[in-house]
Formats: sequence, structure tokens, C-alpha cells
Amino acid sequence: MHTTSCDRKHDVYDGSCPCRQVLDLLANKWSALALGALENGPHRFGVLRERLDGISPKVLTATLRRLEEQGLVDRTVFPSVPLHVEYSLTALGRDACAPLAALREWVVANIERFPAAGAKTGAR
Amino acid sequence: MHTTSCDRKHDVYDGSCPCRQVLDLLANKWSALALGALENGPHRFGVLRERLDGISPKVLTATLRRLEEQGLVDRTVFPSVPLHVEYSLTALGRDACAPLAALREWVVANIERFPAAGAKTGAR
DNA sequence: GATCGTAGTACCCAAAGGGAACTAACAGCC
DNA sequence: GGCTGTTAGTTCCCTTTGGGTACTACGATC
Repeated sequence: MHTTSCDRKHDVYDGSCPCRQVLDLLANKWSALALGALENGPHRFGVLRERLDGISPKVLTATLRRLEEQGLVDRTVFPSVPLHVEYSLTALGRDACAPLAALREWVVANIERFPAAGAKTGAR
Repeated sequence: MHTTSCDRKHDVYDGSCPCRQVLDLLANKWSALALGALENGPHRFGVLRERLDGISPKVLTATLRRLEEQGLVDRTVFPSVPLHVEYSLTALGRDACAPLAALREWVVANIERFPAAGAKTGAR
């Protein structure tokens, strides 16, 4: 069960391992959606807010700040007229997109198998 | 029955799509860990509690109930002496493990690149 | 000087996360 | 008969996070 390359000092199943915090950050609805939204280029706050249908500005800010703190996204301010802020993926963020995209795609591909989906949509 | 092919009626970016609920269920620290823990066979409540280091019984119960409701795990009660309950993956749960395992493994493989990890472990 | 667009923040409430202690059921032991 | 031990939770309470609405700041334009 010792995996990866080196020692097993890192383990998501160890509550005191920093892996746990990172997993908590990534295994989150809004993080997964936000990173996915940035996959195809930088976007502005307002665009993200529309794309992440249903998110409130407060939660979007919190999500982006957390991702920024952990080095997954960059926040660039253009001091233009009505102010313009762009969020983009860092190299780390781009790499993190792969497993998150897989998760999102799995959900869409398998949604019909879930009771929640069948009951609500009637699944034409 | 249903057109499992590709209409785009299902989209995690649509807030009213049931995909969103399923994503919220799976994109969750404890769900990701619990499903992973069951990947190699059924386990009892107490074992899961130890394996998911740091989880409280209340949250473990809630997590397992949610996963059970959505058809990802089965709960089997053996009415033996001190009572014995086994949790196991359903076919759907087994399928969901793949993207979640990828996410967990990505975190472990890339943990050194995160400031949270570097700061705490000294990273080397 | 009022209005518009952009990117937030402030305030407040509800839901979820989380820990410690407690319960239920029953076997075996003293 | 009552005490203890085991397993799987539940209950209580508190903190944190999620979430919505309203509001602010900025300068340009009308």
C-alpha cells in the first residue's frame, strides 16, 4: 500500500496530513466548477458568476480567494475604467483540472443512474 | 426509455440540473474518502470510523446515509450479538470510485506543490 | 450631480460540520 | 439479577460554512 514514489508520509486518510486540507479544497462543488470554468482561458468575476449558475458573489469571492491562496488561480486586476479583474489558472491549477474534469464528466455521464435525477427529470 | 446519448440536457453548470446535487454529494471530502475506503471490500462502521481518521460518528453516519440514499453504498445489518453493520459499494458506487480515486491520488502526488504542505512539512 | 457597470463587501440567517457524551440491544460474567 | 463490554449509532450544543440581499467604491458618461 505504500504507493507513489517516495515514502508514505503523505496520505489523504491521515487526518493530520496536509493532503486532507487540499482534498477538502478540491473536493468541493464550487471549486470543481470554478476551476473547470477557467480551463479554457481567464475569465472575469462577472462571467464566472454567470457561468457558475446559482453562486452568490460572496461565495464566489470566498472560493476564488481560497483557490488563490493555495496557488491554483491567479487574480489580475486591470485598473481600467469600471475596474476589471481576471482570474486565470496557474500551472498547478491547470494540472488539478484533469481529475476534476473527470469527476464532472462522470457525473454527467452517469446522472441517469441516480434516483435524484430520475425522479426529478422524468428522464425523457 | 431514456436517450442516454448526448443531448446536452444534463450539465453540472446548470444550477437546476440534478447533476449539481450529485456533484455536491461526490465533491465532498468525506464522501470521496468513504467511497475509497470501501473500494477494496465491505467494511463495518467502526472500521470506517478508524480509517477515515478524524471523522466523528455523527458525520460518518450522515455521509453514509447520503451515499446510501443516492444508491452508492448498501447498508447490511447482521443481527448478531453486539450488532454488526456492513457497508459496501453498489455497482454505481464502484463506478464512482474511479474519478474519486484519481482525485485523491492527484492530491497525494502533487501535495508538495501546495503552500499548505510546504509550510507544514518542510517538504523534503 | 445622477446614473451606469464592475467587483466586490457587510449584514444576517440557515445549514452543515464537528466533538463529547449518551443510548440501545444483548451476551457473558460475577 | 445486575454489571460490564461491544457495536452502532443518536443527541446536544457550538462553530463554521453556505447563502441571499443589499449596499459600497470607483470613475466615466449623460
